[in-house]
Amino acid sequence: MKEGPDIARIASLVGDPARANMLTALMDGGALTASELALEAGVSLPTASSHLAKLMDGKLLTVASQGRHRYYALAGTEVAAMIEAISGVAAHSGPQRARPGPRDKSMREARVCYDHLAGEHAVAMFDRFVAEEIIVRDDETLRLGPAGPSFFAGVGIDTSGLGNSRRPMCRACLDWSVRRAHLAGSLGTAILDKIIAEKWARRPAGSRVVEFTPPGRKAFEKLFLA
Amino acid sequence: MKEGPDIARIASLVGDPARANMLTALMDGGALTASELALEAGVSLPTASSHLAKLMDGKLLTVASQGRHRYYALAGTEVAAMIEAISGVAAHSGPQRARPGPRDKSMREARVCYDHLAGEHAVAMFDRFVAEEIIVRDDETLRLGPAGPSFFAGVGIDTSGLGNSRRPMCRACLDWSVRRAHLAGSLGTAILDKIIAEKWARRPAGSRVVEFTPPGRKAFEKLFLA
DNA sequence: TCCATGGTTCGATGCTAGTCGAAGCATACT
DNA sequence: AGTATGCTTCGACTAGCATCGAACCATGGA
Repeated sequence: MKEGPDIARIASLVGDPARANMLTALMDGGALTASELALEAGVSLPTASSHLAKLMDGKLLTVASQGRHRYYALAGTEVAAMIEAISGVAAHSGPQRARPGPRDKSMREARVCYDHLAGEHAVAMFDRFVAEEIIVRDDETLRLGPAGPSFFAGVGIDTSGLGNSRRPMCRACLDWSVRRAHLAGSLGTAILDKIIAEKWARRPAGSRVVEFTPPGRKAFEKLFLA
Repeated sequence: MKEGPDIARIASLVGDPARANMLTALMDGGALTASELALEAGVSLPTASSHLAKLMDGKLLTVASQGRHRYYALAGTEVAAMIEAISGVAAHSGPQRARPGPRDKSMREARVCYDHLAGEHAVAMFDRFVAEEIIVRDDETLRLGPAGPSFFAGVGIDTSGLGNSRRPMCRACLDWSVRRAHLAGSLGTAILDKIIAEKWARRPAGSRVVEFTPPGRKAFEKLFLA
C-alpha cells in the first residue's frame, strides 16, 4: 500500500469541527486574524492558535503579518476546490441544509473587516474615491489625492491628524463578495467609526454584519457615494 | 454558526488512515469485499467492519450483498472527485517523496479515476477536445461542442444515447498529478471502455494504473490526440 | 520607557475514537 | 443436519488529541 499522496493526513486536518469552521470562514478568499477565526470556530484563542499552526504545517493556509495582526488565508485555489468538493459530498450525506438565511445577503452588502467597512457598499465607495481622485493609487500603496482633504473635511473627518501615526492612513484590502479592493487603514477605520457614531448602522452582537437603517443608508449614500 | 453542510463530519471519515486506504483502493471504481479491504487497509477484520459501517453511515460507500460476500464500492462520482481533490492538495503538501518510483510514473501517465481515464494522457486529450471545440466550457459546466458528435462518431462512440441518462455526459474532474482538468461523465466512461475493449491497454489487477501497449498507445494518440 | 493588545507556548485534563480478541449471525457447501 | 466461511457485534484497552488557564513573547502607541 502506501501509494499516492497522504490523503488521510490532510483530510484529518479538515476533519476537526473547529478547523473546518475556520476553513469555511476563509472560503470567501478573504484573510482573517487569529482572534476572528477563534470566534468563528467557537473556540478559545490558544486552541485556535494550535489549530492554525497545524493548518499551516499542512500547507492549507498562508499567513501575512501586518503589524501585530496575523492575517490567515487559504493557501490557494486548490485548497478551496477541495473544500468545495467535500461540501458537495456532505450536502448529499448529511441532513439537507436548511435555509440560506438572510444573514448571507447582509454579509455581502456590508460587513466589518476587522476595523473597517467591507462589502458592496465599501467597494462602491472606494471606486468613487478613486474616480474622483479623493484617493490615488501610487504603485502598491494608496495616498490621499488632491481632492481628498477637502472632501473628508466636508463630511466631518479630519485627515490631518491621521497621517502622523505609524499606521498607514490608506490601505487596500481585498473584498471577497465582490472581487475588488476596498479601503482599510486609519482612514477606513475613521469612516466606519463615523457610520456607527452617526447611528447610520448597527452592528448586531457576535456578527460581522453591518446593518444600515433606511435613513442611515440614504445619508451614507448621499455623502460617500454622491 | 453551524452554517453550510457538515464538512467536518465527512472529512473526518476520510481522515483516518485505514479508511483512507480503503477509499483509495476503491478509486478504480471496482467493488471489494470486507476482507479484501481489511487487507488493503492493513487492519483486522473487526476493525475494518467498524470502519465500513461508518463509511456507509456517511453515504460514502454502497454495498451489494452477493451470497455470503458483501461488495463495497464508492457511492458515486462525487465521492471519487472529492478523493481526487484531496489527493491534489496532499500531493503538494506532504513531504515530497524522494524518488517517484516507476509505479508513480505509470500512475501519473495514465490511471483510472473511478470510471474514466485520468493522468497526463487524459489531460492532453481533454485539452485537445477543448481546443478543437469538440467539447466546450459553458460557465462551470461542460457541453458537447459543434465538432463533437461527428468526431466521436468517427472514433466509434455514439454520443446520441449518452445524453438521455440522469448522469451528465461531460464533467470536469481535477487531476492531482497534473494540475488540470480531465474528462469525466458518461462520455469519459465510454472512452475508457473503448480503450479497454480495443485492447489498447491493460489494467493490472489491484491497481489503478492503465498500461498502454506500444501499438495501443499509437492508436490512442492517433485517434484522440491527433 | 511603560503599558495595552494580539498571538503563541506550556502543562494538565478529559474525552473520543481506533484497535483487537472472542463471541454471535448468516449464508453456503456437503 | 452439520460444518465451514464471511462478516458483524460486544467489551475492554489504549493512545492521541482537542481543550483551556496561565504564563510568555512581540508589536504599537503614548
